Amino acid sequence: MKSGPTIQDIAAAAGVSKSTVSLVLQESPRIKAETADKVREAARALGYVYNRGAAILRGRRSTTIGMVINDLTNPFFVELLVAIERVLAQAGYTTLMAHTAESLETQTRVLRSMREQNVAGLIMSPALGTPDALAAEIQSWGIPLVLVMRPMGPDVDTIGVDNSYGFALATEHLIGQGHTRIAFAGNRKGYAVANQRRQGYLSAMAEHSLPVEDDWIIDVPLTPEGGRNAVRAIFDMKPRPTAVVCYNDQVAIGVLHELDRMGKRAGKALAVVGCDNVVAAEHTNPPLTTLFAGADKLGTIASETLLARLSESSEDEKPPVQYFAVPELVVRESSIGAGASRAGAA
DNA sequence: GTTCATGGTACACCTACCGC
DNA sequence: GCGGTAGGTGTACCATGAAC
Repeated sequence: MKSGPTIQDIAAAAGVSKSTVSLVLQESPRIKAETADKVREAARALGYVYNRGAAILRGRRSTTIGMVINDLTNPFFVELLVAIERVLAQAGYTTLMAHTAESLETQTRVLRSMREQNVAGLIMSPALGTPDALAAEIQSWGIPLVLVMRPMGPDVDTIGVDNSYGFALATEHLIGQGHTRIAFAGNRKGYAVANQRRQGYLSAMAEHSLPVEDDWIIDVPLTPEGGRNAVRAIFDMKPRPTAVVCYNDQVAIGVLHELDRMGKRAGKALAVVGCDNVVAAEHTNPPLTTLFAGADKLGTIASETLLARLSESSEDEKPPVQYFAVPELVVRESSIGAGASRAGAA
């Protein structure tokens, strides 16, 4: 297979050495404009395309960053990725993205592939059930790692959200609307983020001396289908909760769809609060009350943290960054309406 | 098992020129 | 003649697969 033109070809066509071509391509001020123009014209005429692999070969330094994300069907992560890609691109890095769909097996495979690709660093939102030991293993590869959204202990750079505070805030809002029977639709067991979100909900209920029935904590998939399941479960309860705090906007949007299908309206039949403030949240019917932590800001901070790690030497290594954004509640129609007194029907 | 080829970079080095 | 600077050149080097 014939490969494309190289800097050797350009050098021959322009009548200079390949070193000069390389300097021109790097826009070095050492080459005078007339020579540089001649080289650029030769490159254009030959249809030259920069060979990044060869550059990495000599430089021993990759300019590719791996991004391993657990759920790309969640718009929050798409917003996060856009921000990460933007910051890394500005710093001269390209990104290699992989989606694990919450599968540990897929995650293992893509991490091996990223390592084979010689990525310079990794930004990762681990799949559910990822053991904390994985972070140490990745770090032992000599690759800087920044976790987003899902912490794995204090020894790893982590950019996330104060989930406990956020879910307490969401629950407080519903209590302020007069609700006393409030359900939680999310992941019941196991993982740090799920525990924090559930704990925030429970702490706010406890703060107001409100009891929590065991079946009010509804274990559903973190998807719109999960939200639909949660509504069916809630309307089977007697007496039923009058409000629900959802693990994320995906679940909350499923709740709104199912209420709509049943001919009921969120805010009136059931107050609904989500989390993430995805773009769609303000366009649902009714618009969704949700927690906002700023995917764009979190992505920017994660990228900047990784870039800082890539530029520091082993002597001046800084302690792990642990940044947890304090979310705000964006109140929309889905959580305000007739309130608890009417919605608390059997 | 050894040698070679790959494509771009890094760096030591060279030449020409200028001012003093 | 010397030192400084601009504008370049030559070549070792990188990892790895193919060829010998």
